[in-house]
Amino acid sequence: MTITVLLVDDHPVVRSGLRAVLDGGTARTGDAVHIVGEAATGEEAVTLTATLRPDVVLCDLRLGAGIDGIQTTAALRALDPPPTVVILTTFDRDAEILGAIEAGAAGYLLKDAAPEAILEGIRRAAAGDMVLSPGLATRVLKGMRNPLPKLTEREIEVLRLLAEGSANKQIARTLFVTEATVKSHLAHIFTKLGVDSRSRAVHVARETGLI
Amino acid sequence: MTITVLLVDDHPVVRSGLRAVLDGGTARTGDAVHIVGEAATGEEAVTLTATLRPDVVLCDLRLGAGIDGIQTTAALRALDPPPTVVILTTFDRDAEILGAIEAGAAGYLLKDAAPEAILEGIRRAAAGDMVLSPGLATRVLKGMRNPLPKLTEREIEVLRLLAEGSANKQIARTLFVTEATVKSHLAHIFTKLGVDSRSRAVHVARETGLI
DNA sequence: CCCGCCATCCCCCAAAAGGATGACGACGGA
DNA sequence: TCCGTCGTCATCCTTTTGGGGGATGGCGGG
Repeated sequence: MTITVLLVDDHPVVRSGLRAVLDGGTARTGDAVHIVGEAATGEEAVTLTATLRPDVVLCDLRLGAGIDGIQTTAALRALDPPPTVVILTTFDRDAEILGAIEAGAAGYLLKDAAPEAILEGIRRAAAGDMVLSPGLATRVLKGMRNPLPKLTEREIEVLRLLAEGSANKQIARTLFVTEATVKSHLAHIFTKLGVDSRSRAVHVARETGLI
Repeated sequence: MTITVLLVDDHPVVRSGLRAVLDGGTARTGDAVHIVGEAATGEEAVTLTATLRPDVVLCDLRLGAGIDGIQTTAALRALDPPPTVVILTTFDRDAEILGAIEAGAAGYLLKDAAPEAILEGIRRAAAGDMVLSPGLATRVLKGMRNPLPKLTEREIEVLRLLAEGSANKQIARTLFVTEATVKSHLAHIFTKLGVDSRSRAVHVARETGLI
């Protein structure tokens, strides 16, 4: 059996590297991996997947301009039949990992993994397994226990302005509401995040990848 | 003429990619590039450079654990004879670019560049030119006009705690000083950064890569 | 139709943060 | 030695934030 793979990464260098690492990788053990195409953007990934029908799409999360890896994953999983999507990225922020999994990714690998680990991850994902880089698994489980608080859209909007260092008055002007409303949103944000100051709120929001 | 290159990147995949892109790259025009070694950490880069004596060291900025790309650059330039150092990274934060240049890097390329651009950058750097990814040049010039304000060590320390969302009282306790001292540091930080609130200070500090 | 969530707004009050200004010792370079 | 910078601390005063309430209208699900 040979597994067909589509590479999605906005960096030509990384695509070459994956090609070198995977395509030659007809290891003694396990199925052979054959790269059938490359995409530099999420949009390109979707159209190529529709025509090439790869078994696995290996997708970066950060894709420069255009839709990101999570949106791409969702779009790919909406195809019929949906390919197996494996995320391969440098970052390991909780919100992104959870987001990718919710969007239907079957795996989440880190780029600093050894080539064999990536190869093995693709094989396992193609076989129907759920595959996570070591260390991420426990994080995901913890994330399940302490689910990220759900902020409303408005609250996220306020949070973003907060992260830019805007004062309440400034936020109010930007959103065309009164300062009282902003303070109300902030109070909700604080309780949801379990903090008691704007700075700390921004900090945990950054940490969890909420913004 | 053939240019010898040492690759420094903590990601095996990226090293493979660069090897594929550069080593085969005996283009019709210009010198051939020959990769003589690879290093996964800054420390390894320094020892390998001492023995392999490459013409050019192509170095990532983020190197996982251990010393970062800027420190590595400085260490490399302290060797005799110093190699030409070219930074190749995904990030383009002002402080890092300026820092790399100050540390003695001859070039700063972005990973999303086309393979030929990277190849050409290495050739130009080896020839003694200063090479910057398009777009970065203007940024650097702007950075020269608006130099990053110099914060003292203590101020940076306060800034870090600020970024974690600590209150003045908390910062004071952490640094074993009074709150008055903290406020004094903050006032200095604010004027140097040209802001008027802790949140905004954190924001510009993050933007400029000050922290 | 009622209930819960959301966004909006209001008041009061205590705490924190910020601005202005000044001072003092240590240290290092001119 | 004198001057500048740094780190330390202080006081006074104003503004901003955060916490405690509560109130309104809209909108969607049971």
